[in-house]
Amino acid sequence: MSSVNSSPVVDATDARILLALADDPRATVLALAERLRLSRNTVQARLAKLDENGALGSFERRVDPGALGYPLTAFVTAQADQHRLAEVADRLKDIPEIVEVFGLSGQTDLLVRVVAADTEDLYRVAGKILDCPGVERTSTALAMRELVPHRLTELLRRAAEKGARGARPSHAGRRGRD
Amino acid sequence: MSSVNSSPVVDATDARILLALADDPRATVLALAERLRLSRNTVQARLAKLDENGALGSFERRVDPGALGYPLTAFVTAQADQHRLAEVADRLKDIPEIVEVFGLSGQTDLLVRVVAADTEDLYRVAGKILDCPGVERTSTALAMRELVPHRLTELLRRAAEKGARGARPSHAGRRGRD
DNA sequence: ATGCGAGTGAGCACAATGCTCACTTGATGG
DNA sequence: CCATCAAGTGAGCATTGTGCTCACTCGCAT
Repeated sequence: MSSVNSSPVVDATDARILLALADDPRATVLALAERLRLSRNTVQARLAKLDENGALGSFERRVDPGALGYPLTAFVTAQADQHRLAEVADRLKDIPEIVEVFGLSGQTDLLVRVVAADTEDLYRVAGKILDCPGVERTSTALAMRELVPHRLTELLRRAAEKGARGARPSHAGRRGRD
Repeated sequence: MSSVNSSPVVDATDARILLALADDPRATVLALAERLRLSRNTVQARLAKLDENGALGSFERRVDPGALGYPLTAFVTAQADQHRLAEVADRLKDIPEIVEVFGLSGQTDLLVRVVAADTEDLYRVAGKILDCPGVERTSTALAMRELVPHRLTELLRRAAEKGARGARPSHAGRRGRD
């Protein structure tokens, strides 16, 4: 089954829906259907399945930390006792300004994404990280500029075009009467 | 004007709305109002202002790259000719797998967040980054584990509690008749 | 005291939702 | 070859939600 691709959970049609939604987050299902030349029913079903599958993350992702009063973003890389990574992660969870933490391969064990109200705040948070038992060394880098703002659009576009071979089946629908 | 706090764009009430929305992204304005004991009118106005202000980011933020067929995340740090940073950023924009790029303070000039279908894919993308004129050195670290998944909840909670001093004004509304 | 900004319940026309239906279509497979 | 199946489609319908405007009431600053 399947041919070249694994099962991406999100097929070309889903991608088109997501793309349209990215363009206008507040669009109604009806509007999307119209825009994509799909039936309202289809869009509704797709969307339902989409967030059942967890393809749609939480809503907080859309909140801008800057608007919340934390205009600064920094990345703190940390080396830690690898036997205690879970323990460290647990402690980091308790620091609200920590927005995301990854366990990395390579020299650096942890990448910690931090937001802060100002540089003093940042300094304080950096200190807290270093204070976590198991953390051996940290290095803080301030995000000066968001050179490429977070985007999945390019990927979505690619996924959308994968099945859109110019062909538009356009079958079905018209039953007997007209 | 203002007193202790700067203007956070998002006040306690806004934060509560956002929080409720984070808990249930598909909640209707009506449901939110009921849940927060606010009038539908208020919630609607707040939300409208919220995304006018740009406090709400794009929708694509909510799409999971994994579901799109890119289960791997990696962070590529790069050193580059600082005079050509803009140029480099421009080239990076053309690589779809690049999801986010920050200009950093410190030894490392660039932090590039990459998603990939598999390790080979990742290798290819890393190569592309290194090939950008102006990029001098790169170092790739695979994100092995998301120790703390992206969250703003803690910050939102803090913002929400800032003004929620147990007091519930509950004023207004009841005009003459009842 | 007065005006302003923000919140509130009410009301209303219109649109969207959630759902089911009968139907078609393209693949799958007996 | 015909049956079945998953997915799509337009239609219809009752229920909800939306977008909007009102008149009004607070708290606050002028």
